[in-house]
Parts: sequence; C-alpha cells; structure tokens
Amino acid sequence: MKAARVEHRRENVREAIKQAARRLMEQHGTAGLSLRAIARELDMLPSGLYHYYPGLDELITALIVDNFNALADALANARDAAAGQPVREQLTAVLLAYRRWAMEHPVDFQLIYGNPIPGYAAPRDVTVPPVIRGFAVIVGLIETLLQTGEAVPPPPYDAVPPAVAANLQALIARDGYPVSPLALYLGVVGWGQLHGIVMLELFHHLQPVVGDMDTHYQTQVENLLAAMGAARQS
Amino acid sequence: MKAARVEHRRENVREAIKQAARRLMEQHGTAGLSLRAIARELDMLPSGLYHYYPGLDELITALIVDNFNALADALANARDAAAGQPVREQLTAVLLAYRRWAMEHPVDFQLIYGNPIPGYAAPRDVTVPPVIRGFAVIVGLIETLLQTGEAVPPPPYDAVPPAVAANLQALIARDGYPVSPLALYLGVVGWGQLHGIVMLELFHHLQPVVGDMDTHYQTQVENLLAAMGAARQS
DNA sequence: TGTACATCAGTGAACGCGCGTTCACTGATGTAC
DNA sequence: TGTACATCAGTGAACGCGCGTTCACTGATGTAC
Repeated sequence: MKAARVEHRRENVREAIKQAARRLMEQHGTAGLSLRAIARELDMLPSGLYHYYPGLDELITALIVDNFNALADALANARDAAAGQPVREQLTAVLLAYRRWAMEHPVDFQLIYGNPIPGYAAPRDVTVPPVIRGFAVIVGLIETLLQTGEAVPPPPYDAVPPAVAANLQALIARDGYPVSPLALYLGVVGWGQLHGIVMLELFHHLQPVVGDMDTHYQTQVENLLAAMGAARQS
Repeated sequence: MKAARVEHRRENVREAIKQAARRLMEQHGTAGLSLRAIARELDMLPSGLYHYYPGLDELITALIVDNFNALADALANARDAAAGQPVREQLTAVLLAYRRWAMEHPVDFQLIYGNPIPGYAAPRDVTVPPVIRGFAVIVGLIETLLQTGEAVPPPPYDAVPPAVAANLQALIARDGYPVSPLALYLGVVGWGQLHGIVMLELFHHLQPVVGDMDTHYQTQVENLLAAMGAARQS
C-alpha cells in the first residue's frame, strides 16, 4: 500500500511550491506572486501547478496560514525556552520573539500584517484560528502574571475601559477562551504598542532616528511591562 | 505672455494624473499602479503621459511626496485648530489627526508607511524633508510641554536611554533642528506606540477584538500623554 | 509473481488579457515680428 | 492686427515582455486480481 507515500510526495511538492512562492515574494513583493514564475522556478509548466492548488488564491491562503502558524510557533517556543524563568521574563522573551520573527521573515510578516493583496480576500474561518493561537501565548502569560500577583497594574491599566469591556467579554464568551478581560485588554494594548515599532523598523523608518533598534525595542518592552505593573525581579 | 498659463495647464494635467493614480491604487493596491491604466482613465494614450512624468517611478515619487506633505498638513492643521487650548490638548488633537488621516486616506497611508513597491526605491533627498516636517509638529509640541513644565515625565520616560541618546543628538546636530533629545525621544516612542494601532486598524486586525476603535485609540493617546507626565488640566 | 487496468502528474498549446517604454508623426496653440 | 514660425501635447503603432486559467493529451506509477 503506497497510497501514503503518494500523499507524502504530493505534500513535498506542495511544500516546494510554497518555498518557491516565498522566494519570489522576496523579490516581487506579496502582490507580485505569480503561478507562472513559480512554475519556472520549479521547472514545470504553469498548468501543472493546478494539480496541487486550485488557483493562485488558494496558494496565498496556504501561505498566510503557514505564516500565522510559524509566528505562533515562534512565540510559543520563546515562552517554552524560558520555562524555568519568572513569568515576567517569559513574557519578555515572547515579545522579543515577535519582533525577531518579523525581522527574520520580513516578507512573510508583510503577507500577514502588511498591505492586503488586491483582489484577494483571506477566508477568515481558516486564518483566524492560528492568529488566536499566537495571541493566546501573550495573553496567557499576562493572565498568569495577574493571577499570581506578579503583575499589579497601576492606573490607567488596572481596569478595562468601559467602551471596550463589552466587546472583550463577548469575544471571551464566544471562543470559550478562559481568560480575564483585563488580560486580554493588556494584550491588545501591548500588541498595538510594539507592533508599531516592528512595522516602522521593517520599512526602515525608525533606524535613521533611533540608531540601535535592538535596545530601543527592548527598552519599550521593559517600559510596557513596567506600565502593566510587572516589576522586575531584583 | 501666456507662458504662465501654459505651465498652469500642465500643472492641472499633472494633478489629474495623480488623482487618477490615487483612484487606481484604491482598486489595485499601491503595487498595482500602471501608466496604461491611468492613460485609459484620462482618455489618453500611455505615451502621452511621458510629457508629464519621465516614467512610472517618478510619478510614484511625486505621489509619495504629496502624501507625506498631506499628512504633515493634517497634523499642522490639527495643531492650529486647537491653538487656543492648552498645549497638551493641541498634542492630543495632533495625535488623533494622525489616525484620522490614515483612516481617511488608507491607500495613501499604505503608500508611505506600508509595503514597499517592488523594484521602486524612493529617493531619500526628496522624501525625507516632508517626513520631518510632519514629525516636527509632534516633537515641537512635546518640546513646549517639557519647557513650560506642563509635562514632567516620570521614569522611565524622564531620560533618553544611553544607547539611543548619541544617535538622537547626532540627528539634531545634523539637521540643526533646535529640540531637546528627550522631546525627540518621546516623539519616537509615542509614534511607535500609536503607529501600531493605526496599522492594525487599517488592515482590520483590531476591530474584531476591541470593537470601538475610536475610544480605544483615544484611550491610548490619553495613556501615552499620562506616561509622559502631561497631566490633564482639571 | 505477472498482467490488465486506472489514476493522475506533468506537458504543450492556446485563450484573452495586462504591462512600460520607444518612436515618428500631426496638428493645435502660443510666440515673434 | 496679421502672418510665419516654433513648440510640444497627444496620437498610433510597435517592441518584447508579463499574467491566470482551460483543455486535450501522454506516459509513468500504483492497484487489483
């Protein structure tokens, strides 16, 4: 029974197609991906690719899902690698990993968090779960910090703003994800703060001003944790 | 002497070309702009456009410069419209205007702060000045807050981190822009924090979580000013 | 183990479409006297 | 004010290139007996 091996070989080709797509996006941007270029890269004819993906859009979807998963893995790995350390340090490691993954995979990051590809719309049912998985790594650690008292947020981060609270609660209820609204809120706030730095660095808007991006980002992570009332262990 | 009118008419056509380009970018993304599509839009032949721009790249440069200038204008106008109010409120108005401009001109914002267009590199000598002009609106207000004592930053925002200080100082010296390193630093920090929210909102990553983006953004602006020690007038 | 059959990966050609840029040109507009 | 000339905006055709997707096909591989 070789059916399994056949499927395995198909999976390998699919992987090769995605790798070629990633290489090409590095040169032509996320919007410049083309099946013909991929086929050229793999010494195939364009029509052959249709045995592996129904069309360009489905390939893009596969790439997006891969990227969200890879980012989520990077965050989870950073947390696990710091498992022995205080939760605060685990969270720091995760937040640093967010930037590191973006810088090491600039085009993959652009595909998931940059300009949309015109004419393409990601099917939410398949892209949202891996997004949540990654975000949950951050929120989970914040929740732990709050529950153990390792973080005691001072104002204005001690409570969720009323206008936002209802939506967060609805979200928690819908997904059945057992986390406090405050942890979720602090996660969103922190994400917003750091995402901007990552975006600006990614497109080289910040380096000319700040110079040393490593320490700048690290400093902002420290400041964020301080604002959340997660004091550094002395 | 009709020479002036001729030049005026040329300028009108150039403006029409840019407007068509903006419209097309809305449909096909910043990377999908094409001279032929613009020509079609204007009922011309593609070759005719070469009387107005040497090529596609120069048109893109013109659009980018326009956008940086428009954003800078939006910030300056927001400041001027709040001229009677305390400086803190002027800064608030400016920071709100940053988001508002991005939301009202999503594609223009993508062109200047989103994914780069493959194969195109903006000439820095012509794009940097309008960037600085906009940024100076924010930093100038922060500088005033610091000088008048309206803002007294508590740690960790009371001093520029050593690793960043040298670069900021070099920048100030080079541009001869009379501002303290701390004001510049706080400007960069605030920019980074808010830019992330704007980016995430622009691509609809935040709305599903937070719901009411208006108040969320406003809250983060308030929090930022509080962190900088700019107490609200009571 | 050996043979007949089915599957399906990859071919090759074609469809109708897009693009930036060049070149020689025409004809309206503005200039100079 | 009237005429001769120059400028240059916009035309039209062509260059060589790109694209996604379809279709009928061939031939290697795996399956079933």
